[in-house]
Amino acid sequence: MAAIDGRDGRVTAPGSVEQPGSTDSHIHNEDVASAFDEMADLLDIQGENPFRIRAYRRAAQIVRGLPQELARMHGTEEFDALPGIGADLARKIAELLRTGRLRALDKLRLRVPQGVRQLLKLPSLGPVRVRALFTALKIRGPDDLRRALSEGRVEKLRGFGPTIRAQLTQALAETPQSPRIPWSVAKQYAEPLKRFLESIPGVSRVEIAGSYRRGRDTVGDLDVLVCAARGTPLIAALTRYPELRELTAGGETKVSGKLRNGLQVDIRVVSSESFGSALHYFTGSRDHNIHVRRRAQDRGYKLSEYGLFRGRRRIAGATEEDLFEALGLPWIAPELREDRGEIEAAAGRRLPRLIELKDLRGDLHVHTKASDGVDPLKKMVSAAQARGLSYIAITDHSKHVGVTHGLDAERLARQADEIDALNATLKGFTVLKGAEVDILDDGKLALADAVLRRLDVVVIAVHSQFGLSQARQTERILRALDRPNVSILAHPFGRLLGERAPYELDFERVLKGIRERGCCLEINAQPLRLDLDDVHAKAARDQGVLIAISSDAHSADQLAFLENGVRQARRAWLTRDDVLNTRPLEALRAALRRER
DNA sequence: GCCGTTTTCGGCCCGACTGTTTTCAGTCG
Repeated sequence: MAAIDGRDGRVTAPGSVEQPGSTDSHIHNEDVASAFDEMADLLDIQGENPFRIRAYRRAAQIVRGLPQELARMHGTEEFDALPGIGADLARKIAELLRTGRLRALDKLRLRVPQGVRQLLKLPSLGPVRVRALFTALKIRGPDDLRRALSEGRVEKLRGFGPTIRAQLTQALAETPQSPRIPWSVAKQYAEPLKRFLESIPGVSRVEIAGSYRRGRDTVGDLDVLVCAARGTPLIAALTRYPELRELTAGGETKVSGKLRNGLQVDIRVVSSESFGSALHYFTGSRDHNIHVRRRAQDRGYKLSEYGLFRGRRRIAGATEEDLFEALGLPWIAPELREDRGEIEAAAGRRLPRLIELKDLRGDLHVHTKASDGVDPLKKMVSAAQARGLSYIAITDHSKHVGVTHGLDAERLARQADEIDALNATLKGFTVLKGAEVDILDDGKLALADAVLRRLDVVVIAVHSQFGLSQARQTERILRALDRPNVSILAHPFGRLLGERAPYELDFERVLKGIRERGCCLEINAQPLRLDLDDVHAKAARDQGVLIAISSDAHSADQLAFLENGVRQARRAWLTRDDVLNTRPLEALRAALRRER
């Protein structure tokens, strides 16, 4: 996801800034995280101390999850208190913020060519095999590897049997993944760009439209709408925007360019009387627009980005509201504009009242440092209180997944005691006892029914064996759902945006199974998960299955991820009533109680 | 490289799985 561009030693994550000689480096959290990830990869390929490597990876993860910019945090107590960032990494962050580069990384890059790192992304290739390819065969990237494979040189290497060679050949033949970036990454570039444009004299309004405004999980480019007085020197101003790599087109009303990370930016300048129709037009989606335009045509209008016209007379277009109204429709939330029935629903006054962040009363999937989180129970609780929630479920991992330092029955019981004691001291807030229990290969759970009985919320999830056939994966999950006490199936597809495809699942059957058993599905709000996706979440809603919007927070700051989940839920047409954790505590408990 | 009401040094997560082996290394989560 995060690309490092060029070999000039500067650190540039997607869309970041390079400003040679500048003291104001505009380094984003993602830049720092990418630099640490690259450090980890390069150290890994060199066979360095695994704990040192892990420290870099952990730091990257922590930085990536921060809700505010390091540049603003640096020097504060909050910064000093960041877990996983010790004296050395704090120094490195300071160096990055100050200079935009990291000397330690520069040194490593001299020893390992850029392409070698890319090899780590291929299946079955970890640091050891990559090192073997690099040192024994002088393979410096995917192209070298492709050649070596076809020439039969790889088979001489230890650890590269026929299966792995076939896997590699296939992976190298596949087209590179689409350049869409996760919404949360796009936000890091969209919001500063918006602020920059707003600061230009003569500009009265700026909106980021497109799939960003629709809240899609990934964003392909930024469509920006600028309302400005005639003659505003927009292009001149833009050439001073440090994040812009190049301008590819620049006219009176349209400016296109690319950011440092290659992200395409299209800026349109419109007048205020056209702003609404332009906003609608550039928000899309394309299918939605076609449908609305057809509706306009049926009524004898012509709809374009400049407005709604009858003949040459403008009927509407200053705002989206008046545009919709002129077409006999209530305003449709951008998240719904996919032509998935929203226009018909609007015409019939059947649009859902979409859920909002403030509707959430709790979070039902939260980790602590007891497993793989970074913050202790009490800190998670006070953070949840500060967010105005009235309950959270502590759902640390069960023991099965090694990396998560999961809890066995004994530790889980101790945690439950701790929670009982804590609850006795809390007013107006409740900590629910829970666990994220692994679904084993055969559909059994990693904790016994008797152990789960004491819990308020049992979240179950697949963390292994992603490659099972659809039939076996589905059976496995259905079998797990048969266990009593199970409440929620977490991240049902196991996807990671840009990294891992969803596993094969007969969703219809899972949905039916969930409904029959009185269980719920999760929208996991981690920015790279967003799983369920909008389509499947809507399907669940349509079947009357309750959805939990869960942060899956691994630190106190990550409770903020709930916002991602709400955005996804809105795209799935979810109302407050469709979501489990909008319920007050007693209603929640009732909803969790399963008929058996 | 981080971290500490057991430690400022010596720990740091580890089991499952897969493919490649001839008893196990590497990857994955």
